[in-house]
Amino acid sequence: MKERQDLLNLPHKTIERLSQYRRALLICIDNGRTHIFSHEIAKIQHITPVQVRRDLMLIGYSGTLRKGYNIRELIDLIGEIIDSQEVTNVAIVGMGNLGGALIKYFNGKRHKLYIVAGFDTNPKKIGKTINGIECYGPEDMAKIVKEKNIKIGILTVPAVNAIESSKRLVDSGIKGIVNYAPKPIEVPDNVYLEEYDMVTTLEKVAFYVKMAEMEGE
Amino acid sequence: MKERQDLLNLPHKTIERLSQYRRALLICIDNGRTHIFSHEIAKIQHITPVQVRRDLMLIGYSGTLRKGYNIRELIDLIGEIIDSQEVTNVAIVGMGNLGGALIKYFNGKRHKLYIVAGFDTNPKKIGKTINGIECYGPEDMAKIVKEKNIKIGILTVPAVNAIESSKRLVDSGIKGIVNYAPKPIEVPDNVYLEEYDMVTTLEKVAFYVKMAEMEGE
DNA sequence: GTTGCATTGTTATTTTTATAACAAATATTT
DNA sequence: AAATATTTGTTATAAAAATAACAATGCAAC
Repeated sequence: MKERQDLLNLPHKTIERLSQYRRALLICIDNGRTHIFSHEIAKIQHITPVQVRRDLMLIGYSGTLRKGYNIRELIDLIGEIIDSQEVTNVAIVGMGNLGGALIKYFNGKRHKLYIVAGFDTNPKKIGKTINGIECYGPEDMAKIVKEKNIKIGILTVPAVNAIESSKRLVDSGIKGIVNYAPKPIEVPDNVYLEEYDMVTTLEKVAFYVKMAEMEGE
Repeated sequence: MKERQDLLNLPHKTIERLSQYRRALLICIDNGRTHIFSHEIAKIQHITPVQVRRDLMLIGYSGTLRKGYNIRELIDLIGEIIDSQEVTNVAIVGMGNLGGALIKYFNGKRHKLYIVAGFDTNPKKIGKTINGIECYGPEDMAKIVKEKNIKIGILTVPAVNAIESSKRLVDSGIKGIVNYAPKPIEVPDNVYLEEYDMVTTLEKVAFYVKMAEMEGE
C-alpha cells in the first residue's frame, strides 16, 4: 500500500471518505478513546459499516476482532496515504467572505495544508493582512507562488473573474485548483481541478424537498 | 415527464447537471444566442456530449438535427423540472463569512430560491440587517420559519454548533438542510440532507497533486 | 468446554453512472 | 441526385461505487 499505483487505484470516493474518517477519529481521540468499531464510524458519516470496512481493507488496515480499530494507528495510516510528506502551501484567490471563511476553517487546525497567501484585485485589500493572511495583487501571483512554494489555489472570486483568475493561477505554476466561483473554468491536463457549486447544491436540495412535498398529491 | 415518479427516477447526478446546464444556458441567452449544440454545453461543463444528450433524453427534450437545442425552451423545461411552482424560502444559520458569501451569491440572481432570514447567536448581529438579510436569534427560529414559510436551511456555523443548530432547524419544521459546517449532522428521514466539506475537497486535491508529483519517482 | 454472539475481512452481487456504438435524419458539397 | 458530414437520440456496454452475503475468529455466557 505504499506504492504509487496502489494509491492511485483507490476509488476517488474512498479518498474523500478517508479524509472524513480522519477528522471524526481526531475528535474521538480528543475524547480519550483508543478504539472504534466500523459501525460507529459509519454512524458518524451516514454510511454503512460495510463501506467503512471495505475502505479500510483497501488501504490494508486491519482491526482487532471484537475490539475494533486502533484510532491512533488509523489516523497515522490515513495521513501516510493522503498527506504529502512535507507541508503543502495553498493560496486563496479572492479575499472576500468566502475566502475569509476558508482561512478560518483552516487556521489552527492540524493539517499538512497551510493557507499562506491571498490575492485580490481590490486595492484596499492589497498589502493588508486579512485573518492573518497577507493579501497581494494579482500581478504578484507568479512571484509569490514561486517564493512561497504554493501548490494549490482556491478560487473564491465572483463568476466574472473566474476565467481570468484561473489562467493566472495556471500560469503561475499551480498544480491543483479548487474552484468555488459559480462558473466552470478550464485548466490544462497537468493541473488537478475540483469544482464545487453552492447554487447547484441548493437547487438540488430544493428539488428533493419539492418532491417530498408532492408526495401523495 | 410531468409525473412525480418519473422525476424521482432521474439520476441524482442528472439533477445536478440540469442545474448547471441552466446556468450556462442563461449566460448564452444573455449573449444573444438562440440555439446550442450538445458538444458546446459539454465543453463548458467538462463532460462529454453524450452525457448531455443522455440527460436531455431523460427529461424528454428533443433538439433539432444540425441546429442543436433551443436555449429558451430548454431553460424553461429545466425550470419546470427542478424548480417549485412557487418560490422556495431559505434561511442561513450562521451569519459569518460563509453565510455572507452565500447571500451575495444569491442576491439579485434569477432563482426561485430566496434567502429570507439569517440566524446567529452573536448578540451584536441579532436585529441587524446583514447584506440585506435580517438576522434573528436562535430562539426565534421556529417562529420565523413558520411566519416566512422557510423550507430550507443552510448551516454555516462552526463545527461545535452544528449539532445544536441542526436540531433547532429540524424542530422548526425545515424540510431540507445543506450542511457546510465541517462536522456531519443527523436529521430524521423526512428532512433531505446534503453535506459538503471544504476540508475534504482540499485534502483530496492535495492528494492528487501529490500523486502527480510522485510520478516517475 | 460448548454454544451463541459480535465483529472483522473478503468475495459476490447489485445499483448507479458514464461511455461507446451506431442508426436516423438532414444540411452541404460535389 | 448522390455522397459526405454533422448532429441527434437511443440502445448496448463498461466502469465505478455501494450493498449484500457470508466465512472466520475469538470473546462471553452458561
